[in-house]
Amino acid sequence: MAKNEFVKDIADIEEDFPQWYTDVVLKTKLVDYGPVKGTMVIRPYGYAIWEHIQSELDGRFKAMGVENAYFPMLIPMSFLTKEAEHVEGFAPEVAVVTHAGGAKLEEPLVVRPTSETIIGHMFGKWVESWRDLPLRENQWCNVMRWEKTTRPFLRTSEFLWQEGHSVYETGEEAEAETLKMLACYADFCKEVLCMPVLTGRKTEKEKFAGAVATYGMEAMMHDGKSLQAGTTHYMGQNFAKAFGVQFTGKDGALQYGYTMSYGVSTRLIGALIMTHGDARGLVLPPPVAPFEVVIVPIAQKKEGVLEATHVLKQALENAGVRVKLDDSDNSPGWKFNEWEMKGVPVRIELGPRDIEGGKMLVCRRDTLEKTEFALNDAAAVKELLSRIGKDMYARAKARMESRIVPAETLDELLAGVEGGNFVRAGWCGDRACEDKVKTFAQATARVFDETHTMSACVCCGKKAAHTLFFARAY
RNA sequence: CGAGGAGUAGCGCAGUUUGGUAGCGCGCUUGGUUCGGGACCAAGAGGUCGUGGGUUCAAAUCCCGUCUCCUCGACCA
Repeated sequence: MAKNEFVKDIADIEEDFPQWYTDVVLKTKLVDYGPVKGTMVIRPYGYAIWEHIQSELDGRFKAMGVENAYFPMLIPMSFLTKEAEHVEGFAPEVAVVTHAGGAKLEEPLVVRPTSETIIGHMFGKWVESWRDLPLRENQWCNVMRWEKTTRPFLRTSEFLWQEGHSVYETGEEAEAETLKMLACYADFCKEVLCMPVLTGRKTEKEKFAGAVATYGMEAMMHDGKSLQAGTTHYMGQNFAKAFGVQFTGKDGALQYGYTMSYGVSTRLIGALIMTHGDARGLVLPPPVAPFEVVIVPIAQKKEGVLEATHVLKQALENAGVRVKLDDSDNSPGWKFNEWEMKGVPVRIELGPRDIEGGKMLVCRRDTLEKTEFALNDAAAVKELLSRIGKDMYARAKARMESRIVPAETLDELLAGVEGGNFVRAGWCGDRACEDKVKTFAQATARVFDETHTMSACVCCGKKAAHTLFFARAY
Protein backbone atom coordinates (compact mmCIF):
# COMPACT_ATOMS: atom_id res chain seq x y z
CA MET A 1 0.00 0.00 0.00
CA ALA A 2 1.36 3.37 -0.95
CA LYS A 3 2.37 5.68 1.84
CA ASN A 4 -0.36 8.11 2.79
CA GLU A 5 -2.79 6.51 0.39
CA PHE A 6 -5.68 7.58 2.57
CA VAL A 7 -4.21 10.72 4.00
CA LYS A 8 -4.87 13.46 1.54
CA ASP A 9 -5.35 16.30 3.92
CA ILE A 10 -2.15 16.69 5.89
CA ALA A 11 1.45 17.39 4.98
CA ASP A 12 3.99 14.58 4.97
CA ILE A 13 5.35 14.24 8.50
CA GLU A 14 8.88 13.41 7.35
CA GLU A 15 9.20 16.04 4.68
CA ASP A 16 7.59 19.03 6.32
CA PHE A 17 7.13 18.56 10.03
CA PRO A 18 6.14 22.17 10.89
CA GLN A 19 3.43 22.12 8.24
CA TRP A 20 2.32 18.66 9.37
CA TYR A 21 1.90 19.99 12.89
CA THR A 22 -0.14 23.01 11.83
CA ASP A 23 -2.32 20.90 9.53
CA VAL A 24 -2.96 18.31 12.19
CA VAL A 25 -3.94 20.65 15.01
CA LEU A 26 -6.32 22.55 12.75
CA LYS A 27 -7.82 19.61 10.85
CA THR A 28 -8.45 17.52 13.93
CA LYS A 29 -10.26 20.51 15.43
CA LEU A 30 -8.02 20.75 18.47
CA VAL A 31 -7.64 24.50 17.95
CA ASP A 32 -8.52 27.42 15.75
CA TYR A 33 -6.87 30.80 15.53
CA GLY A 34 -8.35 33.70 17.46
CA PRO A 35 -8.77 37.12 15.85
CA VAL A 36 -5.95 38.68 17.91
CA LYS A 37 -2.38 37.88 16.94
CA GLY A 38 -1.02 34.85 18.69
CA THR A 39 -4.26 33.81 20.34
CA MET A 40 -5.91 30.45 19.87
CA VAL A 41 -9.28 28.94 20.61
CA ILE A 42 -8.95 25.56 22.24
CA ARG A 43 -11.87 23.65 20.74
CA PRO A 44 -13.76 20.88 22.53
CA TYR A 45 -11.60 18.05 21.20
CA GLY A 46 -8.47 19.85 22.37
CA TYR A 47 -9.94 21.11 25.60
CA ALA A 48 -11.00 17.59 26.57
CA ILE A 49 -7.33 16.58 26.43
CA TRP A 50 -6.47 19.53 28.67
CA GLU A 51 -9.18 18.53 31.13
CA HIS A 52 -7.68 15.07 31.44
CA ILE A 53 -4.21 16.55 31.95
CA GLN A 54 -5.64 18.88 34.58
CA SER A 55 -7.52 16.29 36.53
CA GLU A 56 -4.59 13.85 36.56
CA LEU A 57 -2.07 16.45 37.67
CA ASP A 58 -4.42 18.11 40.10
CA GLY A 59 -4.96 14.80 41.86
CA ARG A 60 -1.22 14.32 42.19
CA PHE A 61 -0.70 17.81 43.63
CA LYS A 62 -3.48 17.34 46.16
CA ALA A 63 -2.10 13.97 47.17
CA MET A 64 1.14 15.78 48.00
CA GLY A 65 -0.72 18.29 50.15
CA VAL A 66 -0.86 21.24 47.76
CA GLU A 67 -4.02 23.37 47.87
CA ASN A 68 -5.64 25.22 44.97
CA ALA A 69 -6.32 28.95 45.05
CA TYR A 70 -6.85 31.75 42.57
CA PHE A 71 -4.93 35.00 42.33
CA PRO A 72 -5.89 38.06 40.23
CA MET A 73 -4.88 38.39 36.60
CA LEU A 74 -3.95 42.06 36.95
CA ILE A 75 -0.73 42.93 38.74
CA PRO A 76 0.43 46.46 39.64
CA MET A 77 3.33 47.39 37.39
CA SER A 78 5.42 48.28 40.45
CA PHE A 79 5.36 44.64 41.63
CA LEU A 80 7.20 43.50 38.57
CA THR A 81 10.07 45.89 39.16
CA LYS A 82 10.72 44.70 42.73
CA GLU A 83 12.87 41.78 41.64
CA ALA A 84 15.57 43.08 39.34
CA GLU A 85 16.24 39.99 37.23
CA HIS A 86 12.57 39.18 37.02
CA VAL A 87 11.56 42.48 35.47
CA GLU A 88 14.47 42.34 33.06
CA GLY A 89 13.38 38.90 31.90
CA PHE A 90 9.69 39.59 31.55
CA ALA A 91 9.35 43.28 30.71
CA PRO A 92 9.74 42.80 26.95
CA GLU A 93 6.78 40.47 26.73
CA VAL A 94 4.19 41.82 29.14
CA ALA A 95 0.88 43.30 28.05
CA VAL A 96 -0.07 46.36 30.09
CA VAL A 97 -3.48 47.80 30.87
CA THR A 98 -3.26 51.58 30.90
CA HIS A 99 -6.92 52.57 30.68
CA ALA A 100 -10.03 51.31 32.43
CA GLY A 101 -13.46 52.70 33.11
CA GLY A 102 -12.91 55.30 30.43
CA ALA A 103 -9.94 56.91 32.20
CA LYS A 104 -6.19 56.55 32.32
CA LEU A 105 -5.05 54.51 35.32
CA GLU A 106 -2.82 56.01 38.01
CA GLU A 107 -0.60 52.95 37.86
CA PRO A 108 -0.50 50.69 34.80
CA LEU A 109 -1.53 47.08 35.40
CA VAL A 110 0.36 44.16 33.99
CA VAL A 111 -1.58 41.19 32.65
CA ARG A 112 0.22 38.37 34.50
CA PRO A 113 2.96 36.64 32.52
CA THR A 114 3.48 34.49 35.68
CA SER A 115 2.44 35.16 39.25
CA GLU A 116 5.54 35.06 41.45
CA THR A 117 5.15 38.75 42.21
CA ILE A 118 1.51 38.92 43.20
CA ILE A 119 1.69 35.62 45.05
CA GLY A 120 4.85 36.81 46.80
CA HIS A 121 2.94 39.92 47.84
CA MET A 122 0.03 37.91 49.23
CA PHE A 123 2.25 35.32 50.89
CA GLY A 124 4.03 38.24 52.58
CA LYS A 125 0.74 39.20 54.22
CA TRP A 126 -0.13 35.67 55.26
CA VAL A 127 3.14 34.34 56.61
CA GLU A 128 4.01 35.44 60.17
CA SER A 129 5.34 32.45 62.04
CA TRP A 130 7.31 29.33 61.25
CA ARG A 131 4.05 27.59 62.16
CA ASP A 132 2.52 29.04 58.95
CA LEU A 133 5.06 27.10 56.88
CA PRO A 134 5.26 25.43 54.56
CA LEU A 135 2.68 27.29 52.51
CA ARG A 136 1.97 25.41 49.30
CA GLU A 137 -0.59 26.71 46.82
CA ASN A 138 -1.35 26.11 43.17
CA GLN A 139 -3.53 27.88 40.67
CA TRP A 140 -4.95 26.83 37.31
CA CYS A 141 -5.19 29.95 35.20
CA ASN A 142 -4.27 31.78 32.03
CA VAL A 143 -1.18 33.89 31.53
CA MET A 144 -0.15 36.29 28.79
CA ARG A 145 3.22 36.73 27.15
CA TRP A 146 3.43 38.90 24.08
CA GLU A 147 5.60 36.59 22.00
CA LYS A 148 6.89 37.64 18.61
CA THR A 149 6.35 34.33 16.89
CA THR A 150 3.60 31.97 17.90
CA ARG A 151 2.36 28.49 17.13
CA PRO A 152 -0.73 26.71 18.49
CA PHE A 153 -0.04 25.12 21.89
CA LEU A 154 3.73 25.57 21.63
CA ARG A 155 3.87 29.31 22.00
CA THR A 156 0.81 31.55 22.12
CA SER A 157 0.23 35.02 23.52
CA GLU A 158 -2.22 33.66 26.04
CA PHE A 159 -2.04 30.14 27.38
CA LEU A 160 -3.45 27.98 30.12
CA TRP A 161 -1.28 26.47 32.80
CA GLN A 162 -0.91 25.65 36.43
CA GLU A 163 1.58 27.46 38.60
CA GLY A 164 2.42 26.14 42.02
CA HIS A 165 4.12 28.35 44.59
CA SER A 166 5.51 27.29 47.94
CA VAL A 167 7.28 28.97 50.85
CA TYR A 168 9.48 26.96 53.18
CA GLU A 169 11.35 27.71 56.33
CA THR A 170 14.65 26.51 54.91
CA GLY A 171 16.38 26.50 51.57
CA GLU A 172 16.94 22.75 51.80
CA GLU A 173 13.21 22.10 52.06
CA ALA A 174 12.36 24.47 49.20
CA GLU A 175 15.03 22.95 46.99
CA ALA A 176 13.84 19.43 47.84
CA GLU A 177 10.32 20.44 46.82
CA THR A 178 11.71 21.80 43.54
CA LEU A 179 13.19 18.39 42.75
CA LYS A 180 10.14 16.52 44.00
CA MET A 181 7.85 18.45 41.67
CA LEU A 182 10.22 17.84 38.77
CA ALA A 183 10.00 14.12 39.50
CA CYS A 184 6.21 14.42 39.75
CA TYR A 185 6.09 16.01 36.30
CA ALA A 186 8.39 13.40 34.77
CA ASP A 187 6.29 10.59 36.21
CA PHE A 188 3.14 12.26 34.93
CA CYS A 189 4.67 12.49 31.45
CA LYS A 190 5.52 8.81 31.54
CA GLU A 191 2.31 7.43 32.99
CA VAL A 192 -0.27 9.79 31.51
CA LEU A 193 1.24 11.22 28.34
CA CYS A 194 3.31 8.10 27.58
CA MET A 195 6.12 10.53 26.87
CA PRO A 196 9.73 10.14 28.01
CA VAL A 197 11.58 13.25 29.15
CA LEU A 198 15.09 14.23 30.15
CA THR A 199 15.14 16.05 33.45
CA GLY A 200 17.80 18.12 35.09
CA ARG A 201 19.06 21.52 36.11
CA LYS A 202 19.36 24.30 33.56
CA THR A 203 22.31 26.58 32.99
CA GLU A 204 22.42 30.18 34.26
CA LYS A 205 21.69 31.35 30.72
CA GLU A 206 18.53 29.25 30.50
CA LYS A 207 17.17 29.70 34.02
CA PHE A 208 14.01 31.55 35.07
CA ALA A 209 14.36 35.30 35.55
CA GLY A 210 14.85 35.75 39.28
CA ALA A 211 15.51 32.13 40.22
CA VAL A 212 18.53 30.68 41.98
CA ALA A 213 18.15 27.44 40.03
CA THR A 214 15.80 26.22 37.33
CA TYR A 215 15.13 22.58 36.54
CA GLY A 216 13.43 21.45 33.38
CA MET A 217 12.11 18.46 31.57
CA GLU A 218 12.79 18.18 27.88
CA ALA A 219 10.90 16.00 25.45
CA MET A 220 12.14 14.91 22.02
CA MET A 221 9.83 15.79 19.17
CA HIS A 222 9.45 13.77 15.99
CA ASP A 223 12.01 15.92 14.17
CA GLY A 224 14.59 15.51 16.94
CA LYS A 225 14.12 18.99 18.32
CA SER A 226 13.61 19.49 22.02
CA LEU A 227 10.55 20.95 23.67
CA GLN A 228 10.71 22.28 27.21
CA ALA A 229 7.70 20.53 28.66
CA GLY A 230 7.79 21.88 32.19
CA THR A 231 10.01 23.67 34.67
CA THR A 232 10.49 24.00 38.41
CA HIS A 233 12.36 26.85 40.04
CA TYR A 234 14.15 27.31 43.33
CA MET A 235 14.08 31.02 44.19
CA GLY A 236 16.12 31.04 47.36
CA GLN A 237 15.15 34.22 49.24
CA ASN A 238 15.07 36.41 46.12
CA PHE A 239 11.31 36.84 45.94
CA ALA A 240 10.82 36.57 49.70
CA LYS A 241 13.10 39.58 50.15
CA ALA A 242 11.47 41.53 47.32
CA PHE A 243 7.98 41.00 48.74
CA GLY A 244 8.61 40.81 52.45
CA VAL A 245 7.79 37.16 52.98
CA GLN A 246 9.08 37.11 56.56
CA PHE A 247 8.34 35.02 59.59
CA THR A 248 9.45 34.62 63.16
CA GLY A 249 11.42 31.41 63.49
CA LYS A 250 11.60 28.87 66.25
CA ASP A 251 14.51 30.84 67.68
CA GLY A 252 12.47 34.04 67.86
CA ALA A 253 14.42 35.72 65.05
CA LEU A 254 12.69 37.39 62.11
CA GLN A 255 13.78 35.78 58.85
CA TYR A 256 12.91 35.48 55.17
CA GLY A 257 11.27 32.39 53.76
CA TYR A 258 12.58 30.34 50.84
CA THR A 259 10.30 30.04 47.83
CA MET A 260 9.94 27.81 44.81
CA SER A 261 7.53 27.54 41.89
CA TYR A 262 6.63 25.05 39.18
CA GLY A 263 4.48 25.03 36.09
CA VAL A 264 3.25 23.12 33.08
CA SER A 265 1.01 24.47 30.38
CA THR A 266 -1.15 23.63 27.39
CA ARG A 267 2.18 23.24 25.65
CA LEU A 268 2.05 19.66 26.92
CA ILE A 269 -0.65 19.06 24.31
CA GLY A 270 1.76 20.20 21.60
CA ALA A 271 4.41 17.95 23.11
CA LEU A 272 2.32 14.81 22.97
CA ILE A 273 1.20 15.57 19.43
CA MET A 274 4.79 15.97 18.23
CA THR A 275 6.02 12.97 20.18
CA HIS A 276 3.46 10.39 19.12
CA GLY A 277 1.95 11.67 15.85
CA ASP A 278 2.45 9.89 12.53
CA ALA A 279 1.68 10.21 8.82
CA ARG A 280 -2.03 9.70 9.45
CA GLY A 281 -2.28 12.36 12.12
CA LEU A 282 -2.64 12.27 15.89
CA VAL A 283 -1.85 9.26 18.03
CA LEU A 284 -3.31 10.08 21.44
CA PRO A 285 -2.17 8.41 24.66
CA PRO A 286 -5.17 6.54 26.09
CA PRO A 287 -5.14 8.31 29.49
CA VAL A 288 -5.80 11.73 27.92
CA ALA A 289 -7.68 10.80 24.73
CA PRO A 290 -11.15 12.41 24.68
CA PHE A 291 -12.39 9.04 23.42
CA GLU A 292 -10.41 5.90 24.13
CA VAL A 293 -12.51 3.86 21.75
CA VAL A 294 -14.51 4.71 18.65
CA ILE A 295 -17.11 2.22 17.46
CA VAL A 296 -17.71 2.17 13.71
CA PRO A 297 -20.85 0.27 12.70
CA ILE A 298 -20.66 -1.51 9.33
CA ALA A 299 -23.81 -1.59 7.20
CA GLN A 300 -25.48 0.25 10.04
CA LYS A 301 -28.92 0.28 8.48
CA LYS A 302 -29.06 -3.51 8.46
CA GLU A 303 -31.18 -4.96 11.20
CA GLY A 304 -29.51 -5.43 14.54
CA VAL A 305 -26.28 -3.58 13.78
CA LEU A 306 -26.93 -0.30 15.57
CA GLU A 307 -28.54 -2.15 18.45
CA ALA A 308 -25.41 -4.26 18.80
CA THR A 309 -23.17 -1.18 18.79
CA HIS A 310 -25.25 0.37 21.56
CA VAL A 311 -24.88 -2.77 23.65
CA LEU A 312 -21.13 -2.69 23.06
CA LYS A 313 -20.92 1.01 23.95
CA GLN A 314 -22.77 0.36 27.20
CA ALA A 315 -20.56 -2.59 28.07
CA LEU A 316 -17.43 -0.47 27.56
CA GLU A 317 -18.81 2.50 29.47
CA ASN A 318 -19.73 0.24 32.36
CA ALA A 319 -16.07 -0.75 32.47
CA GLY A 320 -15.08 2.92 32.67
CA VAL A 321 -13.97 3.35 29.05
CA ARG A 322 -14.63 6.63 27.21
CA VAL A 323 -16.45 5.68 24.00
CA LYS A 324 -17.61 7.43 20.84
CA LEU A 325 -20.17 5.64 18.70
CA ASP A 326 -19.94 7.08 15.19
CA ASP A 327 -23.36 6.38 13.71
CA SER A 328 -23.17 9.29 11.28
CA ASP A 329 -24.06 8.74 7.62
CA ASN A 330 -20.46 8.78 6.45
CA SER A 331 -19.08 5.61 4.90
CA PRO A 332 -17.05 3.26 7.09
CA GLY A 333 -13.89 4.06 5.12
CA TRP A 334 -14.37 7.76 5.73
CA LYS A 335 -14.82 7.14 9.44
CA PHE A 336 -11.69 4.96 9.65
CA ASN A 337 -9.60 7.75 8.21
CA GLU A 338 -11.27 10.49 10.21
CA TRP A 339 -10.81 8.82 13.59
CA GLU A 340 -7.30 7.72 12.75
CA MET A 341 -6.44 11.33 12.00
CA LYS A 342 -8.02 12.28 15.32
CA GLY A 343 -5.85 9.74 17.09
CA VAL A 344 -8.45 7.64 18.91
CA PRO A 345 -6.39 4.80 20.47
CA VAL A 346 -8.74 1.95 19.61
CA ARG A 347 -11.32 1.50 16.85
CA ILE A 348 -13.87 -1.28 16.95
CA GLU A 349 -15.60 -2.29 13.73
CA LEU A 350 -18.89 -4.04 14.22
CA GLY A 351 -20.95 -5.38 11.31
CA PRO A 352 -23.34 -8.22 10.49
CA ARG A 353 -20.47 -10.73 10.08
CA ASP A 354 -19.09 -9.99 13.52
CA ILE A 355 -22.42 -10.07 15.24
CA GLU A 356 -23.20 -13.42 13.69
CA GLY A 357 -19.84 -14.80 14.81
CA GLY A 358 -19.95 -13.24 18.28
CA LYS A 359 -16.79 -11.24 17.53
CA MET A 360 -15.67 -7.67 17.03
CA LEU A 361 -12.75 -6.32 14.97
CA VAL A 362 -10.42 -4.24 17.12
CA CYS A 363 -7.82 -1.94 15.54
CA ARG A 364 -5.03 -0.20 17.44
CA ARG A 365 -4.24 3.33 16.31
CA ASP A 366 -0.57 3.16 17.29
CA THR A 367 0.30 0.07 15.22
CA LEU A 368 -2.79 -0.11 12.94
CA GLU A 369 -2.88 -3.80 13.86
CA LYS A 370 -6.32 -5.47 13.66
CA THR A 371 -7.40 -8.32 15.93
CA GLU A 372 -10.66 -10.14 16.55
CA PHE A 373 -11.98 -9.96 20.11
CA ALA A 374 -14.98 -11.70 21.63
CA LEU A 375 -18.00 -9.43 21.24
CA ASN A 376 -18.50 -7.01 24.17
CA ASP A 377 -15.34 -8.13 25.96
CA ALA A 378 -14.72 -4.86 27.79
CA ALA A 379 -12.01 -6.27 30.03
CA ALA A 380 -9.92 -7.21 27.00
CA VAL A 381 -10.36 -3.71 25.57
CA LYS A 382 -9.27 -2.14 28.84
CA GLU A 383 -6.22 -4.35 28.90
CA LEU A 384 -5.43 -3.39 25.31
CA LEU A 385 -5.69 0.33 26.14
CA SER A 386 -3.25 -0.14 28.96
CA ARG A 387 -0.86 -2.04 26.69
CA ILE A 388 -1.08 0.66 24.02
CA GLY A 389 -0.03 3.27 26.57
CA LYS A 390 2.95 1.20 27.67
CA ASP A 391 3.97 0.45 24.09
CA MET A 392 3.72 4.10 23.09
CA TYR A 393 5.99 5.04 25.98
CA ALA A 394 8.45 2.26 25.19
CA ARG A 395 8.67 3.22 21.53
CA ALA A 396 9.11 6.91 22.28
CA LYS A 397 11.76 6.12 24.90
CA ALA A 398 13.70 3.80 22.60
CA ARG A 399 13.55 6.43 19.91
CA MET A 400 14.81 9.18 22.19
CA GLU A 401 17.59 7.04 23.60
CA SER A 402 18.74 5.98 20.15
CA ARG A 403 19.02 9.63 19.25
CA ILE A 404 21.28 10.82 22.04
CA VAL A 405 24.78 11.07 20.65
CA PRO A 406 28.03 12.25 22.23
CA ALA A 407 30.13 15.03 20.74
CA GLU A 408 33.68 16.08 21.50
CA THR A 409 33.95 18.91 19.01
CA LEU A 410 31.70 21.67 17.73
CA ASP A 411 31.58 20.00 14.33
CA GLU A 412 30.37 16.76 15.89
CA LEU A 413 27.82 18.68 17.90
CA LEU A 414 26.55 20.44 14.78
CA ALA A 415 26.33 17.17 12.88
CA GLY A 416 24.46 15.65 15.82
CA VAL A 417 21.77 18.28 16.08
CA GLU A 418 21.45 18.52 12.30
CA GLY A 419 20.76 14.79 12.32
CA GLY A 420 17.89 15.37 14.72
CA ASN A 421 19.66 14.20 17.85
CA PHE A 422 20.15 15.37 21.39
CA VAL A 423 23.87 15.82 21.87
CA ARG A 424 25.73 14.95 25.06
CA ALA A 425 28.78 17.13 25.46
CA GLY A 426 31.21 18.42 28.03
CA TRP A 427 31.21 22.07 29.06
CA CYS A 428 33.79 24.11 30.90
CA GLY A 429 31.12 26.21 32.60
CA ASP A 430 31.97 29.38 30.71
CA ARG A 431 29.03 31.37 29.35
CA ALA A 432 31.07 32.34 26.28
CA CYS A 433 31.33 28.69 25.23
CA GLU A 434 27.60 28.17 25.70
CA ASP A 435 26.94 31.23 23.53
CA LYS A 436 29.34 30.00 20.88
CA VAL A 437 27.57 26.67 20.62
CA LYS A 438 24.33 28.54 20.06
CA THR A 439 25.83 30.62 17.29
CA PHE A 440 27.70 27.76 15.68
CA ALA A 441 25.06 25.03 15.82
CA GLN A 442 21.79 26.87 16.62
CA ALA A 443 21.59 24.55 19.60
CA THR A 444 21.08 25.40 23.25
CA ALA A 445 21.95 23.71 26.51
CA ARG A 446 18.79 21.91 27.61
CA VAL A 447 19.64 20.33 30.96
CA PHE A 448 22.68 19.04 32.83
CA ASP A 449 23.35 15.34 32.38
CA GLU A 450 24.07 13.78 35.77
CA THR A 451 24.41 10.25 34.41
CA HIS A 452 27.42 10.57 32.11
CA THR A 453 30.69 12.45 32.24
CA MET A 454 32.45 13.96 29.25
CA SER A 455 36.00 15.03 29.93
CA ALA A 456 36.56 18.13 27.80
CA CYS A 457 34.54 21.21 26.86
CA VAL A 458 33.02 20.71 23.41
CA CYS A 459 33.83 24.30 22.55
CA CYS A 460 37.19 25.31 24.05
CA GLY A 461 38.63 21.88 24.84
CA LYS A 462 39.45 22.76 28.45
CA LYS A 463 38.55 20.37 31.24
CA ALA A 464 34.79 19.96 31.43
CA ALA A 465 33.10 21.07 34.64
CA HIS A 466 29.73 19.64 33.55
CA THR A 467 28.10 17.42 30.98
CA LEU A 468 25.13 18.90 29.15
CA PHE A 469 22.47 17.86 26.70
CA PHE A 470 22.41 20.21 23.75
CA ALA A 471 19.60 20.33 21.21
CA ARG A 472 17.76 22.57 18.87
CA ALA A 473 14.64 23.62 20.67
CA TYR A 474 11.14 24.87 20.02
C1' C B 1 11.97 42.59 14.50
C1' G B 2 14.29 40.74 9.35
C1' A B 3 13.44 37.68 4.71
C1' G B 4 9.82 35.07 1.86
C1' G B 5 4.62 33.45 0.98
C1' A B 6 -0.74 33.89 1.66
C1' G B 7 -5.87 36.10 2.74
C1' U B 8 -11.98 35.17 -2.93
C1' A B 9 -18.52 30.32 -0.13
C1' G B 10 -17.38 25.98 5.77
C1' C B 11 -12.40 23.80 3.47
C1' G B 12 -8.91 23.71 -0.77
C1' C B 13 -8.22 26.78 -4.91
C1' A B 14 -8.77 29.50 -10.08
C1' G B 15 -9.70 34.42 -11.63
C1' U B 16 -5.46 39.73 -10.62
C1' U B 17 -0.49 40.10 -15.68
C1' U B 18 -4.32 43.14 -19.74
C1' G B 19 -10.18 46.84 -14.65
C1' G B 20 -16.21 45.32 -17.44
C1' U B 21 -22.30 39.75 -15.00
C1' A B 22 -18.41 35.86 -8.80
C1' G B 23 -16.14 30.57 -10.77
C1' C B 24 -14.41 25.21 -9.85
C1' G B 25 -13.70 20.82 -6.58
C1' C B 26 -14.89 19.06 -1.84
C1' G B 27 -18.17 19.86 2.07
C1' C B 28 -23.39 21.51 3.44
C1' U B 29 -29.23 20.93 2.75
C1' U B 30 -33.36 17.66 0.79
C1' G B 31 -34.89 12.89 -1.35
C1' G B 32 -33.28 8.04 -2.82
C1' U B 33 -29.80 3.95 -3.37
C1' U B 34 -25.46 2.40 -0.49
C1' C B 35 -22.08 0.74 3.70
C1' G B 36 -15.72 -4.50 5.86
C1' G B 37 -10.44 1.57 4.06
C1' G B 38 -12.22 8.71 2.25
C1' A B 39 -19.73 5.57 -2.02
C1' C B 40 -23.35 7.12 -5.94
C1' C B 41 -27.67 9.66 -8.44
C1' A B 42 -30.91 13.94 -8.59
C1' A B 43 -32.35 18.71 -7.01
C1' G B 44 -30.87 23.02 -3.97
C1' A B 45 -28.61 26.75 -0.64
C1' G B 46 -24.35 29.47 0.27
C1' G B 47 -19.93 35.60 -1.43
C1' U B 48 -20.25 43.43 1.07
C1' C B 49 -13.34 38.95 -2.78
C1' G B 50 -9.30 40.32 5.21
C1' U B 51 -9.98 45.56 6.26
C1' G B 52 -9.70 51.24 5.65
C1' G B 53 -8.82 54.88 2.11
C1' G B 54 -7.59 56.42 -3.04
C1' U B 55 -7.72 56.31 -8.73
C1' U B 56 -11.80 55.29 -12.35
C1' C B 57 -17.97 55.75 -15.81
C1' A B 58 -16.59 50.96 -13.61
C1' A B 59 -11.96 47.63 -8.82
C1' A B 60 -11.32 40.71 -6.49
C1' U B 61 -8.06 43.01 -10.34
C1' C B 62 -4.39 49.33 -10.20
C1' C B 63 -2.16 52.67 -5.87
C1' C B 64 -1.38 53.72 -0.40
C1' G B 65 -2.21 52.25 4.62
C1' U B 66 -3.51 48.48 8.03
C1' C B 67 -4.79 43.57 10.31
C1' U B 68 -4.18 38.32 10.43
C1' C B 69 -2.01 33.62 9.17
C1' C B 70 2.09 30.28 7.26
C1' U B 71 7.61 29.12 6.59
C1' C B 72 12.71 30.42 7.84
C1' G B 73 15.86 33.51 10.92
C1' A B 74 16.56 36.85 15.35
C1' C B 75 14.34 37.12 20.19
C1' C B 76 12.10 34.16 24.04
C1' A B 77 9.88 31.99 31.55
